[in-house]
Amino acid sequence: MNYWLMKSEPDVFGIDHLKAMPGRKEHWDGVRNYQARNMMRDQMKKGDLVFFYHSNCDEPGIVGVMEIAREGYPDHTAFDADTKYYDPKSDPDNPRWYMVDVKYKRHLKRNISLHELKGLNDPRLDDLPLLRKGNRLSIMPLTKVHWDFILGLE
DNA sequence: GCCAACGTTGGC
DNA sequence: GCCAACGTTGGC
Repeated sequence: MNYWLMKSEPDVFGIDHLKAMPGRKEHWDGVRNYQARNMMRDQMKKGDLVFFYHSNCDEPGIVGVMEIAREGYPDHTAFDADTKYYDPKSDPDNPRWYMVDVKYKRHLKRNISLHELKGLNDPRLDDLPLLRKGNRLSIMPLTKVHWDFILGLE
């Protein structure tokens, strides 16, 4: 069992969008970063738990929990010239980009904001990539310590 | 293989 | 809207 955090802009695709999808599931497409790609392709396993993080909004922070519903498979939006995620360098016979499917589990009882997490200055969060200056990874691994600590704030 | 230029992310 | 941080691209 692994733990993850995945960022999305609520104006584009927020946790309420996920909850409203058929089966409460959706594919996590459009990731165009190699580190994030590698995690989705190689490390995420069905049943892994994921924090849904809202970025680029009034109150950036963790808003809910989802789980991995399908392990890594090629991101077909890279092959479609009509989408903004089109990448002509991704060959269907040798896909460059991958995605996973996620399934909504629940909202947190309250949002746990980035501001709050930073303000705690808790050593258990020192190695949480989210809190490190300049970190822009949209998908990151969490330890069980991170996971349990953050859920304990709820 | 270096590195300058450029594009993107995302908090503020 | 600004800008720091970082990733990618491409000339050399």
